[in-house]
Amino acid sequence: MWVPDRPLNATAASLLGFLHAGPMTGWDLMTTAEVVIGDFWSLTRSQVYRELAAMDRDGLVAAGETGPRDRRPYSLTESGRAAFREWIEREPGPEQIRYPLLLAIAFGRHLAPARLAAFVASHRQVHASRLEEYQALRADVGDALEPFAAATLDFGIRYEQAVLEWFAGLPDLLPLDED
Amino acid sequence: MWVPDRPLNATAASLLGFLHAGPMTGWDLMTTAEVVIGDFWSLTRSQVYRELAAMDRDGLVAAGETGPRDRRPYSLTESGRAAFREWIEREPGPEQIRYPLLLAIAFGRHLAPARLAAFVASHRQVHASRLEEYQALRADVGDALEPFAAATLDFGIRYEQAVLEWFAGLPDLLPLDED
DNA sequence: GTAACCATATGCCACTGTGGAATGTCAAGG
DNA sequence: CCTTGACATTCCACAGTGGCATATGGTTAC
Repeated sequence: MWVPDRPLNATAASLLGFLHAGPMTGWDLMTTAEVVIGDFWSLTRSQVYRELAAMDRDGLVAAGETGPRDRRPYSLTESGRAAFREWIEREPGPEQIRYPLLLAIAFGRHLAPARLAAFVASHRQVHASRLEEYQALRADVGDALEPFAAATLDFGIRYEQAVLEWFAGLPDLLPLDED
Repeated sequence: MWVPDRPLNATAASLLGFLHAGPMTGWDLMTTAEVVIGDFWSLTRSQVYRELAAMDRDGLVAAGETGPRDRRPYSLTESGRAAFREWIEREPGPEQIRYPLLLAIAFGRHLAPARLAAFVASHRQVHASRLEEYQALRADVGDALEPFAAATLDFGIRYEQAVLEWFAGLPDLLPLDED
């Protein structure tokens, strides 16, 4: 049926995954992806449109008729389904973390303690908000959540909790103000 | 002194940071970076050499004489120091996480429970090893560590612990085998 | 009604990041 | 001497990012 010219990348494969629910435009896919996988899989509009165009060329998706506002719906083809099935069976690779705040800390001896403390405080605020948001989500719609969505949400909660605990312990490790 | 033609990216800035310790080659910088910031800031050889060439053109570093094995040491210039000082003062951006295993879980309804369980088990193993490694590092040389290095190490430990706790709770959330 | 405004929708570009392949050099051990 | 492996750089294609440009349909305010 479908011979993999080249292996599918995870971003493109995710788009195929979402298209199982029916035809969607790049815009729809972007907003869906942000909500569903955005917390652990970054993507950008440019990338989404680019991958859709490439998958269209490769026959994994098929562009429909352009609607209002240049809205162009893509639908999953049989090749697309096959490519997705192939991808989902592959061993998922290791996670990637890039945290600029940790860079600032690693090079912390070049920074005034108060400045570093300000960075830390600002980030702590962000993580506290995210934790609250996640917990509210679980409290509100947690029971209605598909178990897979509940599992990824739980990851987010545990991650944010760990980061906040780390923040709480930081003052014992670092000079963060002019004591 | 130095007017920023364009803002420095974090990877390039990190190389400047390491060069404060004295002239180093691309290879040296790569291995240093892997050890010191590799756990929260990914980089590749290609990128390191490319950034060094670019910073050389921009006068932020100066290439020395080529030694044995084409070893080319770069040293920090005054412009480079200034650019680094500028960079380190900037508010660090949000962290970036990309975790393919979470993608597999999010699309878990397309996977046989046993297959998903195998993915999970394999990743749990990786995280358990990393946690052990970090803890051994802290136990062995923890006291000798610069506080900034201790702080980033502590982040790694808390992160791995959180992930392992999440793994432990997963069977209650997901169908992971044919019960 | 229509003007102003905003959300929707796509595309382009330059730069950054990734991973593999190619190429060559020195050092050590058999 | 010869093989093997660590060292060292370069090139390339592709993936990912973020900003800018450019529309258009729908809503609101006047």
